Amino acid sequence: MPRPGKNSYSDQKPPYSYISLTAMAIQNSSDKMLPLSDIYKFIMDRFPYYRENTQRWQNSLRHNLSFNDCFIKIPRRPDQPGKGSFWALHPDCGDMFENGSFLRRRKRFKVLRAEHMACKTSPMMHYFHHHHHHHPGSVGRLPHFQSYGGITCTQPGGFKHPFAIENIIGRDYKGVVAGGLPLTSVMHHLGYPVPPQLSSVVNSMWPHVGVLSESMSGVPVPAPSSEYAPFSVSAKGLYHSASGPTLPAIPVPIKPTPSLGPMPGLTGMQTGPTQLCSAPTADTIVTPASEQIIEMHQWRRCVGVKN
DNA sequence: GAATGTTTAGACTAGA
DNA sequence: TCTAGTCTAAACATTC
Repeated sequence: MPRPGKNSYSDQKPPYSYISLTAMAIQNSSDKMLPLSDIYKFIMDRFPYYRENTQRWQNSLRHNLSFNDCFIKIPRRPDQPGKGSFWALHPDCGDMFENGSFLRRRKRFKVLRAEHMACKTSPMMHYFHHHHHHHPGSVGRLPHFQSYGGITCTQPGGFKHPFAIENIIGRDYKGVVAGGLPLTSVMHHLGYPVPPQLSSVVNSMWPHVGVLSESMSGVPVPAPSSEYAPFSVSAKGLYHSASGPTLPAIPVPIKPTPSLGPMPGLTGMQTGPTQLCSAPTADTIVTPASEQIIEMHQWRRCVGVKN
């Protein structure tokens, strides 16, 4: 099997399903979300095979985006005019692939219907729903993100998103919250101000990630190393170097914790609907950051701020 | 009108 | 063989 280097596939059909290709494109983007046109572009740039018969595969790709719950549609903000929505990976879609095969998943990713409305609309709100189910007493105080080596926690289970850069390029990739979305990017996308103290922390801890642009944060950001340039993802990470050039390296994902159970440090949480509408305060901004994002998100919803 | 998004249907294929 | 995942095609609705 050929290596998926930048131009290595020539006209061969790549050994990846449309789901894989789409996930790669999304995961490879700085914001972990892409409009449809950019997903097309990513695939055509990387795989010459898809420069032909565009109607056919693009139709299939759109079908996959709509049909598969592992993809989340994120509406554009009013100040981001353009056609179509952004597409991101569902936070919980990590356990899809098996044995390194991108052609076939072990099982189709499905979200519970009760969650579906929320998570298809917003991965952030999905987290609220998801974790609220697991922590009925935690209304208002949002859960720790256990997934994806999030900024708020490290996790014993070690689940990593199969398309996370961490998996793809085999290096630590932190500063990421729900669905592999970079914390600060999500905040930026949702229209929240990115606190300089948070952005500087993220950028100092994970400069190679390059998720936070200077324009977003006001804080100078080192340019990402060329080693992390977009296509090095596929070239470096899709195949094990140790096991030879034939085996994709990403998957064999570690299963996400099925039931998160009580989280240490979640005692004494405030409950009740009033907490949902409490505005974020300045002193909360540097506490577990992903929680604060969602709290802000909820607060914005409560006060009628539309995204 | 073109791009985007949703839905349905049928064929094919790999794994159980 | 059966089941489930994937691919392809098509029709239609929505949005820009």
